[in-house]
Amino acid sequence: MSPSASPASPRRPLTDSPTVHDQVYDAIRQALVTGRIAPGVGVSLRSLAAELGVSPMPVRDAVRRLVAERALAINPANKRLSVPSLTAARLEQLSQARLWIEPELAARAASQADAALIRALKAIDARLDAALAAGDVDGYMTANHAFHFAIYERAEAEVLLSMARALWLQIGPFMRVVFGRVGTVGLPADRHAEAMDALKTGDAEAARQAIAADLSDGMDKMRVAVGG
Amino acid sequence: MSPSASPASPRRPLTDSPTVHDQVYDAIRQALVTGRIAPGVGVSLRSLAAELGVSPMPVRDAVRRLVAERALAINPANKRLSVPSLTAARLEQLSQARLWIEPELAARAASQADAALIRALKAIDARLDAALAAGDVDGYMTANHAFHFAIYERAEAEVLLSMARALWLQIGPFMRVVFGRVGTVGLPADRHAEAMDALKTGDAEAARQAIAADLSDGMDKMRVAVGG
DNA sequence: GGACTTGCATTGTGATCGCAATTGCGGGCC
DNA sequence: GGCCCGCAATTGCGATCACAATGCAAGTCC
Repeated sequence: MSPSASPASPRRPLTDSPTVHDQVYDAIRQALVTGRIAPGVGVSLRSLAAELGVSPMPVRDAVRRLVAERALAINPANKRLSVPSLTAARLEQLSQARLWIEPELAARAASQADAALIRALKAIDARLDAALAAGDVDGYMTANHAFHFAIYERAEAEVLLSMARALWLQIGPFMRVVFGRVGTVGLPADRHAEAMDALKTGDAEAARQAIAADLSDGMDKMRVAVGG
Repeated sequence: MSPSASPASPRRPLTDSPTVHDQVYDAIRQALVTGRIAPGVGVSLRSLAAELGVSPMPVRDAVRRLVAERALAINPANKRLSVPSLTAARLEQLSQARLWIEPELAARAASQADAALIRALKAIDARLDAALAAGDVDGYMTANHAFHFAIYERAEAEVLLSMARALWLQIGPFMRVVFGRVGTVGLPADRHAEAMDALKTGDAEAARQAIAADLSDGMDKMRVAVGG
C-alpha cells in the first residue's frame, strides 16, 4: 500500500480551520463508534495515515489520545493497536459507570433546562424516530448521542461530562453489536419523552430516573447480545 | 532553559526498556501530582523537552495523553497548555466521581483479597506513617497512592481502575494545596486500618464504607482549602 | 509621555528521515 | 516432506526540519 495510492476520496482540504489532528481524531472516533473498525483486528498507524491522506504524525497523536481514553488498546508486546475486545466484564463496568454518571448529569441539567433546550430535544427526537422508522442505524445512533449530550451539556459539569464522553466512546462497539443482531426495533423512545417532561418541569429526580431507565433498557439489550 | 544539556547525545540511559514517551509521561505526571507545576501557569512544549533532554516529539505525545485524561488543559486560543485551575466546581465533581468509583473498587477487591495483599498494605501503611511523622509530604502522598491502588488493582476491574487513575491525576494538584496549607497533621490513617480489616475478612460492604470514609476525610480538607 | 505598530523570538503543528524491532515468508537443511 | 533459519518488508518511535501563528518588546509617532 503505497502512500500515494489513495488520493481519490479521502483527499480533502483537510487544513481548513481545525487542526489535522482533530480531524484525524474525529475520523477514527467515528470509525470506532460506528463499528467500522472491528474489535480484535489490528490496525496500523501508517495504513490509517495513508487512508486519511496525511502523515503518520497526527495519526499517532490521535491514537495516543484514543488509547488514553480507552477507546483503543495497544498490545504491550507487539505495540500494535486494536479495538478493545467486547467482554462481559467490560460491558458491566461501563454500564455501572454510565448508570451513575449520566443520570447525575441529567439531574443537574434539570435545573438549567429552558424552553430552547426542550425544543432542541424535540427536534433531535424527531430525527431519532425518523431514523428508527427508516432502519437507519447510523442515523439512530447519531441522534441518540445528540439527544443525551444535549441534556448533559446543560449540566455545567465539565468533569463529569468528559467522563460520559469517554464512556460513550468505549461503549460504541457494543452498541454496534446490539444493532447488528437484534436490529433497531424494540428500542422505545418513551424514556426520552419522560426525560423531556422532567426537564420541562425542572424535576431533577424524575430526570435522573428517566435517563437511568433509558440506559438500563439499552444496556440490557447489549448484555444479551454480548453475554449470550 | 538550557538545551545544550544533551539535545543530540546519542547514548543515554533513557532508552532502557520502556519508551521515552512513557518516561516523559511519568515525569510530567509526577510533576503534576506532586504539584511541581503550579496550576494556572503556562508551560511550553519545548521547555519541557529541553528540561528532560529529549526532543519535543515524545513530550507532545505525553501532553496529548495527559490532556485526554484531563490532567492538563489546553487553551483553545493560545494553544498553550497549563494545569487546570482549582475551582470548587471541579473539586466537587471529582469528589463525587471518586466517592462512587473507589469504594466500588474496594468492595470488589474484598472478595479477591488474600494474606499477601494484607501484608503489602501493612508495609505501605508503615511507610505512610513514617512519612507522616517525618513531615515528608511527597512520601506521604506516594504511600497513600500506593495504598489505595494496591487495593484497587485487586478488584480486577480494568475500566473502573483506569477511571480511578485519571481521577487521582486530576485531583493531585488539589492535594498539594491541602498539604501546603494545613500540613500533613490531622490526617488519621484509621480508615486504612478499617479498610485492611474489611479486606481481611472479605467484607465488601465494610471495605466500601472504609474507603468512602477515607475519601470523605481527605476531600473535606480539600474543600476547606479551596473553597474557604 | 502614552499608545500604536512593527519586528523578532518562541511556540505548536505537520512532514520527512533514520533507526531498531518484530513479523512474515521463502529457501535451505535434515 | 517438514522444520528451522535468515532475509526483507513493515511498523512504531524518535529526531530534525520547515512553516504559520502568536506573544513580546522595542521603536516610533501623535
